[in-house]
Amino acid sequence: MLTQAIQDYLKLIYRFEAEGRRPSTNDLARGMDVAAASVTNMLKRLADLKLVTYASYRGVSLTDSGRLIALEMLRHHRLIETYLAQALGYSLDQLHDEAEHLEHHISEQFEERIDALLGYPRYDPHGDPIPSKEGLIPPRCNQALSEAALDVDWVVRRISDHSKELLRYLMHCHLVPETKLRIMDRAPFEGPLTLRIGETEVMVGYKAACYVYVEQVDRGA
Amino acid sequence: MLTQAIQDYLKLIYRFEAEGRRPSTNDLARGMDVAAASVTNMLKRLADLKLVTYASYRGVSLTDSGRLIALEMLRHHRLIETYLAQALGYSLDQLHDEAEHLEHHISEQFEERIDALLGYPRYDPHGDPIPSKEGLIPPRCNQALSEAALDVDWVVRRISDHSKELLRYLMHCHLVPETKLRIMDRAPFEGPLTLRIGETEVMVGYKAACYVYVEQVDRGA
DNA sequence: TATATTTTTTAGATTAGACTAAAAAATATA
DNA sequence: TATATTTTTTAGTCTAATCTAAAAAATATA
Repeated sequence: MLTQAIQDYLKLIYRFEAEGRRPSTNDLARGMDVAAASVTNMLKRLADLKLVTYASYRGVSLTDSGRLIALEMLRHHRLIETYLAQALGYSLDQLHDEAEHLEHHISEQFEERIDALLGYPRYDPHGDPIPSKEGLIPPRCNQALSEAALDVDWVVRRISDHSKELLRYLMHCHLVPETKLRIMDRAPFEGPLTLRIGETEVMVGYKAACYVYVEQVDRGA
Repeated sequence: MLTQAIQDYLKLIYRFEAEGRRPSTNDLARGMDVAAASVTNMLKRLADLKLVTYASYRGVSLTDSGRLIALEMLRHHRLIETYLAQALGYSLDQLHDEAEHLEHHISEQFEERIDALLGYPRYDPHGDPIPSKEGLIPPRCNQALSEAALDVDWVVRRISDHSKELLRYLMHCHLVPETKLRIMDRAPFEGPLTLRIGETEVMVGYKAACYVYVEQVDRGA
């Protein structure tokens, strides 16, 4: 079994690669909250284990087996979040911390049981796709609410779990996955948006709206 | 937070103390599957942390705060086992390994949620008492099936989770908590016992029966 | 009681993962 | 292009937890 530290480094590198960035040593040091020298140290070890390819001063990238481990952790994380929300009634802002610990410590069996119990969910409570056992991540909706068009019916599909404060604010505004809304007005200079959710009007700050991703509601259906 | 190693040492010392034994360095080395020197080393550290009282060559015992931590782990372990059995359908022989890992990694919140969901259970699936938050362990049934009287109605209250093999054998014989039975015959020289469980007769080896604890069924009720 | 055996501890090494300070390489600026 | 700045790596230290081999203490045996 790999250590938790190794799994965490792989996850972090994966996140950078997933958004098309090749992480620098400093990026990883900031992300792991350790000194840059510690990262260099670890990257050598990961390279010895054939989990990354790494050459001094040249940056790092995951090997296939490294990526597989990162994806397994991501799958655990999102499956556990879904379970905590559905089966144990956790709220959106309580999910991350618990899942971050548990993801390293569940067995294959546990994973399978909760997956089955939840009915093999494809998305976690934030709307992020849960990687399948085969490791593929299906595409996801990427239209920020902050930039979405007025006078159209939208449904929230995904929110970022950037921070607990953000999540609490979004919960307060009812901006959680599956909420249907219309944008009534958008103040100039990145000002607040006025939304209609059901019968009520809601104001949301521009910045927060950047972390909410919406999809157009099918007219026909 | 204490390390997992520390928690495991405390648990092991607790188990010895619970059966009235004062563990020797060698006892702990065998139990932890490490060298005796490693135990000496760790005992010094535990003593520094005021989790045990320890003097060279004099053996070890838990302090109140050490015992509290051991009890918290035991509570986690048994609560998790109960949860895995009730909510996720684990069988008796699958409980221990998963709980042994998870017990170190759940939050206070997780503990409370599963406790509530299970209806604040007092016994785990083996029939062992789940320590309450206050740390008290209620008494438990201690009459071994191997020594129990014939021609009386018994109910299994507790089985030891000595090993997976034992548990599988007991499951096969239907000797699990809440099973009602009568002892029909006991072969001499620690030979097998013949039981009547409901309509059917079951034979069980003497040794296995030593790990099954029974209580007399109330005549009136 | 004296000696032999067993148990426990000490001493010193190892590994994973962190640290700081200094050196080296890469990049940016004049 | 030469110099300054930033980034990365090297070198050496630290802690937790383990190990082995040897020494010391406790216990058992003659």
